Amino acid sequence: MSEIKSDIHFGDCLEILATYPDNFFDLIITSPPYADSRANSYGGIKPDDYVAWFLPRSQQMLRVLKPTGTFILNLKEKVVQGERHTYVIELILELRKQGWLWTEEFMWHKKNCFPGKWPNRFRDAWERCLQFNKTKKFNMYQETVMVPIGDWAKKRLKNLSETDKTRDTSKVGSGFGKNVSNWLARKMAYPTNVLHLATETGNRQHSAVFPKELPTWFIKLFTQENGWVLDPFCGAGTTCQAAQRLSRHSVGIEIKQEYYDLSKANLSTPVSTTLILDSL
Amino acid sequence: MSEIKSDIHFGDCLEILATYPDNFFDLIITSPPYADSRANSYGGIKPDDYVAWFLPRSQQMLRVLKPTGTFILNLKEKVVQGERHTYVIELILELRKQGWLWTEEFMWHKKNCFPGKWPNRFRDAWERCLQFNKTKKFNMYQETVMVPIGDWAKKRLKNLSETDKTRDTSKVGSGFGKNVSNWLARKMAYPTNVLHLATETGNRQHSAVFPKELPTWFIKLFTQENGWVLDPFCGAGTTCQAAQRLSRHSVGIEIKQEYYDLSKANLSTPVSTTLILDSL
DNA sequence: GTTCCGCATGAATCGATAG
DNA sequence: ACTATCGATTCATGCGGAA
Repeated sequence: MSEIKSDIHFGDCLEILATYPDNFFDLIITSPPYADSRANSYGGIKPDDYVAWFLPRSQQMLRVLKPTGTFILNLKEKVVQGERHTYVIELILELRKQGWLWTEEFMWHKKNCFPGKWPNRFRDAWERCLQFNKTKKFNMYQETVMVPIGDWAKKRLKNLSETDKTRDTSKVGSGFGKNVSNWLARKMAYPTNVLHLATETGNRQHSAVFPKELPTWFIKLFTQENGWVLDPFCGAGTTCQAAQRLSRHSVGIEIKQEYYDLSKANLSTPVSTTLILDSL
Repeated sequence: MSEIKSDIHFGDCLEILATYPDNFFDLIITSPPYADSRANSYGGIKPDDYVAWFLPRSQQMLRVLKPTGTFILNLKEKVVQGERHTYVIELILELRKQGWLWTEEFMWHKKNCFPGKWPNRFRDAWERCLQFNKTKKFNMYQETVMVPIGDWAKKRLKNLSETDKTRDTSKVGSGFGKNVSNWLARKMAYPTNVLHLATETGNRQHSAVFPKELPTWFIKLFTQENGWVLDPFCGAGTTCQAAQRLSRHSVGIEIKQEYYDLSKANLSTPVSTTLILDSL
């Protein structure tokens, strides 16, 4: 087994990425600093400035991503003066102009979203996971993220209805036998574009972590072992940890000293034996 | 109890709405024809033409909505040449220019989404329910849509609902009902902006009914009894049925003869006694 | 009257084939 | 070349009939 590399860089991804060659990464997955009026956290990008701040960085990402690679952008617009701000949807339009294909929008349903009550809105329990690609021929390994089929199948698969037969065999039974055996053997189903994951509440050192399952799911879906994963805003290093556990090389970039230190520390943690399970 | 009005109009909402006064409706909720779908029945608006087609109609909606009212737009972009088309997010930007406030985006998680398998994407299991307002001071009655805490409680509530229906007709078990409401009050929480609902598959007469629970939820949340609800693309009349059951006046508009007839027929169905429960 | 079970169908998408 | 049609693929739900 070859050694898995996990590099964390300290600095702005705009400059760090310039040192990487074209067409290098298989997957870029990141949860960038959300637009925020607070000046402390990440330089505090204002909502109105967000798109202009992001575009030069996504330009570098476009360059270093392989033609078969995928870019997953986890993002959610903030409420500004009672409205959802439009910087996220404006960013989608601008990224397309930059050359990205907006392939899909996955939905992360946060099962345990932040508590609270407001007179004019409910708790926000979902975030966007925008999928962008360089070409239409990107790699996708769907079998790696299949989920157990619902209980309904036990009853359903006992007998095949006439509809199933006619639907499956528009050409008179020739392909029918094969389909039947496939159905009967099936215990797993392909997932949808909605992910049900709880946020991780334990980590108080970094406020914007996504749960490890999120990068894990996308890494399995869009890369193979020994592939290269990039998180240009890696925060506490969750993406790199997930990549390491799945035997993917990874590069993380973080501009804040304390998160950079945290990422380095987290990656030095010995790889647990759950590796075998995760790579199922 | 005053009489509830439920009017269905036959024609294009662009023209029908012109006959209504300013600031008339408390809620506009609709699922307009999606781009290119139902091409046979609606003329199939091309994705690239969708925004231009929609804007004059939303202009009328803006006029007839009360300042305290809400507009809920159920919509989802389709895939065009391997990409999610941008007409929905472009529509959001244009609606804001028209004067609408983009207050919130609710997520409808479709528990039973359309099956299928493709090499480059998974099944689409969610749709947008975009909330727009004329002013920041809109009416919202959050207590009407509180939900039981946890899945175990949801099942209990469903069972209790059946019990309550029986009690209402047979006039027995009043003490039990009292205990039930007390128990419920302690177990209820405010919902999030994610709705988990299955589509209705049984209706053969209209291809695109949203589940009755969807308009019901928003009608309870944004109107009170005797308020006025509008669905400018009412299809099979689901919204008007829901409004009627909740004792709200409603106006539905439908351009297709067979759906118009269907709406009229559906509304003539006697109101069930579950009204008391729904207005809980 | 319950519970169980069979079954049709739904805002879909891709790739190949035909005009 | 570019558009239009068609077949193949697939899963969860509610309804109605049966046990």
